[in-house]
This record gives sequence, C-alpha cells and structure tokens, in this order.
Amino acid sequence: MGRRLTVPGPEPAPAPPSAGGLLPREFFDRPALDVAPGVLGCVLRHETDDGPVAVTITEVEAYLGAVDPASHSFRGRTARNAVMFGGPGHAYVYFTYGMHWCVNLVCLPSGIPEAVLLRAGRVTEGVPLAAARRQAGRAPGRAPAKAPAERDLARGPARLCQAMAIDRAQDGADVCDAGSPLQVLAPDGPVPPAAISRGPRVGISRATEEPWRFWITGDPTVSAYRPHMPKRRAPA
DNA sequence: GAACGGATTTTCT
DNA sequence: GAAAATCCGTTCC
Repeated sequence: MGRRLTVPGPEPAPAPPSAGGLLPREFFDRPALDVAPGVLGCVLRHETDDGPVAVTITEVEAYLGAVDPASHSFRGRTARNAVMFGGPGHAYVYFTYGMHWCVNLVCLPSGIPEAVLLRAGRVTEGVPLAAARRQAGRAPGRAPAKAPAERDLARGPARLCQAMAIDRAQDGADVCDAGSPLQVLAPDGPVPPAAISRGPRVGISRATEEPWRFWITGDPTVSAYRPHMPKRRAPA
C-alpha cells in the first residue's frame, strides 16, 4: 500500500481492507454507532457441514451499554449477555420470543458492552441451502409451507439467523479469525454515505426515539415491520 | 397492501 | 409472573 497525501474532507472510518477479505479486529474496536453504518455492505459468511451461506448486510441497529435502556447490557452483565462484555469482533447470539435467534457483532474493548444487531441482508452464496433452512425451520403444524421469496430469505434478524443456521452454538464466535466458520468480510464495493439511511430502531419499547438503526436506502431486503406492538394481558 | 393476534420459552424481576 | 432487539397466517380494506 503506497503512502499518499490526505485529501480534504472527513474520514471517520479506518482504511477499508481489500474487497472480500476478513475484516480486522480494529474495525470493531470502535463505538457501535460508528461500526453500524460501516458494516452495511459487508458480508457475513457461515460455513457448515451442509455448505456455506453468505449474506450482504443491508440493515443494522446499534445497541449501547449503560446509556441505552433498550440494550441487553443496560442492567449489567448476566450469563446471557456475557459475550457483549467481551472483546470486539465476536458474535453475540441470543434467543427471544420463545423461538427466534438474533445475532450481534460486539464492539469496543472488553468491559464496554456495545454491539450491532444484524437485522437483514441479501443472500449472495448458498441460496438453495438458505431457502431449505427457512422452509424447514418454520413452526410445525402451521399451514402449507410456501417457498419464501429470495429477497425474504434474510429479511429480518430471526430470518437471517435461520437462513444462516446461527444459534446458541455461535454465541461468542470470533468473526475476525481466519479459521472461524463464522466470518465478516469486507464489501466488494464500499457503500457511499449518501446511500445510507438512518432512523429509530424496531421492536423495542424503551429509547424508541433514538435514531440508531441504519440501512441501505431503497434496498428490497430491508425489513419493513411495524415498530412495536404492546401486548395486552391475557383475559381471565 | 396494511393491520392484528397467536405461537413459544428463556430470562430477569 | 411478565416481557421479550420476532415471524407468520388470516382478515379486512
């Protein structure tokens, strides 16, 4: 890499690694609000015995620590969120709603619990495998299994995990390790800041106004769900 | 095309 | 005991 003079203008992100290469750990050693827009366009790849599935990330949310009531780490460390308190570049995988898995990428050094939730992506490798997992993975006893559209394979945080076979076994996985089955790779082409939108997070009931959700403007794989539905108590 | 409610279990109060 | 960083099928425009 040749040395060159700096050009005018802001340069918040570290130098982008070569396209398709493993992201360096220092990429994640930054605040989640900086990492979140930076991972858009990057590729999450999971290699399993059934084959690889890779997804280009199109939608994410930042979750902070003590200042963020919507974050799992807001009330301190527990057995579930321990990975969020660990070092950067690891996967924090959690189970929710009795049936769904979601995956985050941990930011900042050990002891500072911030992370980026991966909310959606476009499957670029292993489409048939991803489709088979999504179709087989739906709740049994439910009506006719209709094949999901390709753009819906990883549209939503739980769908993304199902398509990629991410569950408890990947909690704590090092996504910066060359030998890891779960990795994050640099984008083929960087996403220009002008192509990134920003707004409130989805599905939370606290800190609902903070614009800590980032997505690629106009991308069809970005989730479009209602913000949050408060549950009424079951009748007696 | 948008809106609603059920499913299901882990986790923490 | 209640809520949860959700998804899916049904119902009603």
